[in-house]
Amino acid sequence: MPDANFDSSRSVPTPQAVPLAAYAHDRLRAEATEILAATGLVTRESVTLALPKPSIPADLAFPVFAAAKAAGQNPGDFSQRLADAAVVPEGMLIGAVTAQGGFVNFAVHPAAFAAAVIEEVEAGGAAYGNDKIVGAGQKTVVEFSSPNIARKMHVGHLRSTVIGHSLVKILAALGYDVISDNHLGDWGTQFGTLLAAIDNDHLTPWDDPDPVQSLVEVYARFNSAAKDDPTLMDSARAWFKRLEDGDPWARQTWQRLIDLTLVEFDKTYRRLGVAFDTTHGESYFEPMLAPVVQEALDKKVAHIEPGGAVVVEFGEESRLPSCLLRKTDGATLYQTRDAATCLYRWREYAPVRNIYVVGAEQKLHFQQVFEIVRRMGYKEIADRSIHIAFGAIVDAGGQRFSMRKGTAIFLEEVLDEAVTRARALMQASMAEGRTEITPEEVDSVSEMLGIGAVIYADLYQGPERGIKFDWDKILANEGNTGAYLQYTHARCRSILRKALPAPGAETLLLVSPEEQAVLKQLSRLPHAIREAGANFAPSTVADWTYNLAKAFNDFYHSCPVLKAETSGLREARLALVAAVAQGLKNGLGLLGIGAPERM
RNA sequence: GCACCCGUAGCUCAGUGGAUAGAGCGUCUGCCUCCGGAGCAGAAGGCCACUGGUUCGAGUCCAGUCGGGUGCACCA
Repeated sequence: MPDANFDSSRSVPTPQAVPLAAYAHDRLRAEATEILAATGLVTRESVTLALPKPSIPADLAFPVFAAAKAAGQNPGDFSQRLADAAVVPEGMLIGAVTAQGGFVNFAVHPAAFAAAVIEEVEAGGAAYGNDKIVGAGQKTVVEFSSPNIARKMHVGHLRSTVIGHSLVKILAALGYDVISDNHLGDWGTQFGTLLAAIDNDHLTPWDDPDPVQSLVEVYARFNSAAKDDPTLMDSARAWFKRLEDGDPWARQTWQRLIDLTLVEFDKTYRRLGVAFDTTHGESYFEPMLAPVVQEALDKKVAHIEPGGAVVVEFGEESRLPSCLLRKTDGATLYQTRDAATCLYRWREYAPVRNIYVVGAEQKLHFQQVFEIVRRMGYKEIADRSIHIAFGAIVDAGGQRFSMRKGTAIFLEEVLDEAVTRARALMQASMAEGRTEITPEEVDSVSEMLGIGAVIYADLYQGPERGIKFDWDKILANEGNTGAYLQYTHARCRSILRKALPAPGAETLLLVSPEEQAVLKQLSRLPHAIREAGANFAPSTVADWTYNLAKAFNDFYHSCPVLKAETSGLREARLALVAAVAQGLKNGLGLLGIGAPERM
């Protein structure tokens, strides 16, 4: 079943036991396993550890149910026997072992843990949380954003762009050699439409003040006219065929459309901090299309129908509807181009993962493409190809935004509005003297905040659900929002401007519940990044970052830093603040969001 | 009709077989003589759509039902 293959490829094997980049979090797990195994009551292999819920006063837990059953004892007794038999040697990060119900609970040694976590955040710096062992330099392709030439990016492109961008960063943090590719929609019948309109009406959109806007309007006009006059679509198809056949005017005009659109896209990408390693639009694969169709025919994956169309039938058992690789008029389709793209990447990179960040409405399309590639004999790349499908952005009434109907909200509009709101808020803070922001910074910081709000509003939740577009929600600045995280970072930096932590602080003094809560959250960044990479889920990192900010703000309100009770504690807390600032910056960075010094 | 996604607090969402299901928004109550109030603390709010099954244990896995969405060859 293609579905089974598709889904199984979604989880990347995670490294066994403790990777070489062993963080305090990893050492805790290793220690717990050793302590349990040393009792002689359970084997190392039978130990699986879980993170207890926050309400449980423990840092790591071993649910004994399965082991107790194997030993023929009831879980409560067995966990007690394990806890009684457990010996915690000196110098461990684990401080105590207790039994509670069917669980053996491990608590950290607060002082040792504090010193270890602060030390590794300081040592890691911007790379804290990374684990290059996981990816070990293996190639991974991430295709994302992929807007269409002669269109404006709208809110739909936002999702692909920010999810893809974050995935690239997360996978790179895990040591993968990532190739980010912008698969531009620069080919297809839509260009026939534009060429037909430009030719018919002798248009010169490149001379207009907003050329892309003109093209969008031309396209919309043509489509509505085509409803009354079906011959218009025929002329569009004919023009696309001419483009494919290399007609000089068609080619030249097409290239102009690409160039003037890319100027606009680049502005948006710069604002979002997004860059690509390759921008292989669909046209790039054009020379590979005929050979792919031929290969599919040779391998009996596809056949020619009487009219001349090339068809792939998947058969009853696969339950996939059949699709075309070549139209009756000889032109190719989306499936043809994506099959060629997939094979190109296999030959060029042989990646361990070939990831497509594309809307959920194209799920069937990718299943078909991957299955075609598999049947052509390229099982490896088919198995390694993954469609990260995200839900559509819809309006308040649940309707999808449509370029053709003119209801689309353009991405630039959203970013501008977000930046405007951020600036207004900051100016209010300035008027009330609640910020240390300087007038010179207002522009750059309001840009960082506005863009951050938009990115975070998308990434804080998983991709599968759709998003109801709501200005107030996307641009919110209280609670679980980008602004909250950025504010917390600015707050840390504000303290650090007043006093820098001296080296050699006695970080083992950080044993209060609030301090320990911050340290525990800090220690879990490596875990969060690995999980995000294994599940292709930036929201895991977003969630970690939010919880770090929350833990820090709680600490901030309970524990004075600059006016701590003793100078030793003051130094230790300064070190903690510096570590939190680093952690927030790293987490935000993985999401593609900037961390401001002041706001 | 077939396939896929979603269904958890009034709303928006976390929760990858483990303990008393968690956040944010909104509502109500407190906290600026103190490192930035875009903050903190507290309260109220749940038949995790429904019915069965697997399991020591199910919001989580399986089957079915009901709701919402998406897709199903000459667009992309």
